[in-house]
Amino acid sequence: MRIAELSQKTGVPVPTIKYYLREGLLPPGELTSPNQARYDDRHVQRLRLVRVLLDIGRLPIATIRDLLLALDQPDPDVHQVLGEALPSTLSARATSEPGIVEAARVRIDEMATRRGWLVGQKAQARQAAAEVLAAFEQVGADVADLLEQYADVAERIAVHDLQFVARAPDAEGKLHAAVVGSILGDSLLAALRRMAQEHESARMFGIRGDDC
Amino acid sequence: MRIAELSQKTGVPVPTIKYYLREGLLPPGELTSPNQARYDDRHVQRLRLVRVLLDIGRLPIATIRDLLLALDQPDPDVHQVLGEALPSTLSARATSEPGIVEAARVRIDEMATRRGWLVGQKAQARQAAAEVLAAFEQVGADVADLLEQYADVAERIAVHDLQFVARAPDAEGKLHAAVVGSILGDSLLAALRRMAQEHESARMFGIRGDDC
DNA sequence: GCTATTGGGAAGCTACACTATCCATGTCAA
DNA sequence: TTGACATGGATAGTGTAGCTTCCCAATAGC
Repeated sequence: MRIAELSQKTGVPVPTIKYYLREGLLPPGELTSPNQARYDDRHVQRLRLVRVLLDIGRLPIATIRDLLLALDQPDPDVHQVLGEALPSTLSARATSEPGIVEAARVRIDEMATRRGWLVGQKAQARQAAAEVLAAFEQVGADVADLLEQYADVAERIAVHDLQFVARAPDAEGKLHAAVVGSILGDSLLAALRRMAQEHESARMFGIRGDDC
Repeated sequence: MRIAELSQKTGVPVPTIKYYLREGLLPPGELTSPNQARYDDRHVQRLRLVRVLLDIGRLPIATIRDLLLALDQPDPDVHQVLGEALPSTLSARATSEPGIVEAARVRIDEMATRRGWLVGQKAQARQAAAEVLAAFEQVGADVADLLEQYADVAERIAVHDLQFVARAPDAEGKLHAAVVGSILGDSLLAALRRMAQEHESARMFGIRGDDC
């Protein structure tokens, strides 16, 4: 298929596809002549993945490029991607003073050790967790209980997530599932959490039966 | 205190504070003369909250303004804010075709009904969940199991979240806790989930004992 | 042959979150 | 009192990200 059909199948405008090609988010099509290229279903799939990571995952273009690069490695290591490529999707500008973040980092590390979590010391998720913990403290919230409860819950989710990854037949599919499951999973979990919060809130603060 | 001290206490540059004042993210200081204003600790708190919602929550300025407006209502309704103001923090550009999203919405609604969740039909979290579900399908993932597992987990988290909210003594504090807990909670949960995923992945795919 | 489309690249656009500059007024140490 | 510096308020400018427009020569398809 040519670029117009690729555009039509995915709903992505032709100039945007050209932009993604330039940015390396989409591999170039097979050139049949100096200015004619052919695209296939893998391009359709890849393009849909890019849009989903952009629109739902809100990942910057550069992060998506890195992620896809890891996905395209000839001998993919699922654990490697989970541990290194994916967490970069969490990075936030540090908002608190370094001292507070360092103290929070110690608490995160202590918690991980106590739980026996096999997580690399330089895993970005550790730092991300510490920064969020510091942010909680910045706004005067006591999260000692919440941290442990969330860690319990995270353990349970991770088991489901890895089952979801393991369900894929080959390494390539597992990687795809890991990326999609992690990024979109965050959003799905957040949305379901909001619904469950509203439900729980309705139970606690009095039920309104008008629109449920 | 004056603007320079406010800036020094929060680490936010003076021009940025002026910008926030203009945008209504920060209430104006008490004018002591036509061009002199006094700020207090509530401004410090509010400014820290704004930065945390920006840096960790990644909320756009306009959303933060709306959220703070809801926070400042004289007779705050915690349930109202949880159900209406907060979910707008989830909204994503629709990436899938309308038909797919509609089908996903039906599945979300059916799930909510089956679980007896007291959630408004027009709650934005329903639509957000449907859009993420549609995105999963766009990239060819089967999420039937995952949806139920995540919903289970969401129920558990929500109980903890509401306990966290209930711990605040007054209505104002509860609202603050609801906003902070929801927005920062998403990020904390995501970071802990990445750590737990890496741990679970290490267990499944073979342990590397080198850096844990 | 003729029109529309293609791949490719450069420049322009829009939105957002600041940041810089200006100015009249005010503070405060010397 | 005086003079350097800070302040509130306003307007304009900056940088980045993600497109979008415009252009070109080459080609497809009628």
